[in-house]
Amino acid sequence: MENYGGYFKALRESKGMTLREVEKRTDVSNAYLSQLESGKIKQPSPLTLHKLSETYEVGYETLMEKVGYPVPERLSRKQEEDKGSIAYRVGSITNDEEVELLNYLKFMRSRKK
Amino acid sequence: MENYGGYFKALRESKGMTLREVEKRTDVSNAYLSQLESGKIKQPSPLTLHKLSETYEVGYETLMEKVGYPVPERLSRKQEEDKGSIAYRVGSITNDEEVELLNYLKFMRSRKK
DNA sequence: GTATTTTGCTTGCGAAACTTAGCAAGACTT
DNA sequence: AAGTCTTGCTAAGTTTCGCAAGCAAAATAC
Repeated sequence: MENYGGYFKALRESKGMTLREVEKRTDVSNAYLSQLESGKIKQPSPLTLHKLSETYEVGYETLMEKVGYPVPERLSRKQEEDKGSIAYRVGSITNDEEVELLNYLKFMRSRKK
Repeated sequence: MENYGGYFKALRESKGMTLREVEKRTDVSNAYLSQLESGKIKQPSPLTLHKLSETYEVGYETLMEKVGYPVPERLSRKQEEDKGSIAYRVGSITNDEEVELLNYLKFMRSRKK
């Protein structure tokens, strides 16, 4: 949860890149990168982490976890299937509720022409 | 990318909760929740989204994507839809449709006693 | 050996997250 | 009807992100 500054620095140097090279690739300023590597930044935004994960070729989720953000739980097969349900979007619902919502959705769309 | 304020409001109301109830469960101030629901917040932090995903029982990744954060590749909702896992059940849902469904869900629940 | 470029870094600064304190309108008591 | 509690909201303040500008040391060029 702390001192991941050194981690980012090691990552960059392992690629043999300068701060300004990374800046060019990621559009993250060298000033900010320097602060990041010296531990002055608490939590870079997900977007920044995503850019860095690309140029350093590290997993996005790895970086998210490294800086202390919650990471999506590894889902079981059954849970993966659940992601196709309405409940994944609108919160847990009963079977009857889902059926009723699907019917209402159908109604909404037919009404919208 | 915009107007997810109404989405969060619909989510809360579908659960029949007040701002202060959510505050108690999530430790996110009611003031901030109010700003969030009225569209004055651009990108709530992942931690805040995670707390909300728990009390609203919605997928954490769903919220992350909703507010515009990058989402791990294989888990992207849009790709899932392309593979048909959602589409074959309900088709893709627009933001407005989602809010409308939540409002209808709220209505359904208030009606059932 | 000096001039120029490169590299990492620090210092303000604006923007945005998030809080505390408090207000006004509505709902519930008595 | 008056008083109290609830609910959503706003205003002001703190903190952090992330950038532009600039600086000194090191590297490179001349």
